[in-house]
Amino acid sequence: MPQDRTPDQSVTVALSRAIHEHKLPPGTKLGEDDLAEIYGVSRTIVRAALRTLAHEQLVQIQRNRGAFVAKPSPKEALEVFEARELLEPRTAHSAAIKATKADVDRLHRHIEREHAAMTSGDHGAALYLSGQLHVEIARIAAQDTITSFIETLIARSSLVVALYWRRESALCESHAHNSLVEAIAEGDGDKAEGLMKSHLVDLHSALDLSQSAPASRTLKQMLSGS
Amino acid sequence: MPQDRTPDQSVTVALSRAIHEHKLPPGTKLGEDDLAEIYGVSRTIVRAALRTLAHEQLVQIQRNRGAFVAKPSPKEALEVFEARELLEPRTAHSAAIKATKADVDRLHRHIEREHAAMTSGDHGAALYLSGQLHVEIARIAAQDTITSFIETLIARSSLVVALYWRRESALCESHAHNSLVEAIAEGDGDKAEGLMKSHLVDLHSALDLSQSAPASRTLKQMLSGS
DNA sequence: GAGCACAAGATTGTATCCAATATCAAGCTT
DNA sequence: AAGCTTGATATTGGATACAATCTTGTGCTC
Repeated sequence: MPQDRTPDQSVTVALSRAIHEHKLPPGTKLGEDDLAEIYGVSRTIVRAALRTLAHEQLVQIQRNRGAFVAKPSPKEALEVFEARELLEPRTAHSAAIKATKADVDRLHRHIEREHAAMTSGDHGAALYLSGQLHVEIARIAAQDTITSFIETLIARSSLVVALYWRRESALCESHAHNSLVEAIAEGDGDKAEGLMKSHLVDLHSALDLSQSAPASRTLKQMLSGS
Repeated sequence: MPQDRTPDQSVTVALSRAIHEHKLPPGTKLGEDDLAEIYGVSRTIVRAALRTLAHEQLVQIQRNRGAFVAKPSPKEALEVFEARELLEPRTAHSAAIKATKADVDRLHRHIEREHAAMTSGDHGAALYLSGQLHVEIARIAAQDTITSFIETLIARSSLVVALYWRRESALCESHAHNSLVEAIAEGDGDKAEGLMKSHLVDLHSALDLSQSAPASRTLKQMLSGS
């Protein structure tokens, strides 16, 4: 477990990351004893982590039955993207106005890491980084309240994509991310806002929300394999 | 404790309400043993409730030191209202389009209860109901994801008001709420949106975010007195 | 073979215990 | 009187034990 995080935070981060990378598909049962063994902690810690993830809506806890990776309905999927379309364009606008050279450099490096993961075949990491770029942009806007909402929405988006994504290509096209970062680098708020809006509408259009969803595998395999 | 809620949910709701009604001012220490005794549950339940409230940002947990009613900084206060100004107008617009007669009746009755509380001198209840009207409007819009964000923002707003409110009058003027509900009753989305925007700008303007904040009293007094 | 009932085992919910950390009070020094 | 140190006490963090609930497997009946 990494530095100065409490035990439950470490488990939370690990599980969140695994969900984000589609190592734990929607519907996966998250048994307390299993996780306690896998992470080498007591059930107390696991329960705290699961509760946190439930509050973030990545996990659904059913009383007396256990915790499962959340499985957003088509309605929920739609809502998540609607909420993103309401929050992210203005946030990108604000980020463009506020970005420093260091911020832009960081975004460029982030995109490089995303591409590297994609070309090396690490789809899980690419997926995670793809979503995190949106979070990084929100952080530049320096509005923590809205950023925390965006973080939640990005995380839930990874579940939505796992269930409803209809395209063969990667989640976010590199072209879209590049253009966005360019607009931010130019300090062009309106352009960044417009590009973010188009990007989200594009993502939204790649979802097939006219269906439902599949089953699961054992916990240990999913948390170790890559 | 009321019906079919788990023990920790009951404690969560009770504390949330108390915070909302300013019975527990920002900065109040929420000791686990104290709360366990007051609510007649074990520390396990209290800890779960406090964690939930921490996730909702009504409570701040400091490791090894305890839980305290959150005390938003001026920056956080500003952020909360900015986020509301981004989310609530469009939500009011949507609510106006979607509202049924039953919805409108419910809003009218809500306003009546708010007035009744105010005239009977039950300021805490009036305060709570004032904020909840915004939540009710969001519920009519039937977008659960955004509604949950608004719920969080309304709850945090009560903390902000406790710390930074500059006006002598009630939180939300009855005139503003009446107009809003009328626009919703008329199904006029643009009007509802405009009124909500003005209302929020008005609320925002009544905050003095150029200062900081006071101290506290014992837990039992605050949770029983009215 | 299908369906039902029951018991055993697994898992979750909660309480209690123990360890770790912080706070407070008392005593001492300057 | 103010400041520092030390020890006692209070409180929080985490583990473990026990109770409650659910799931699964076995045996019986039709």
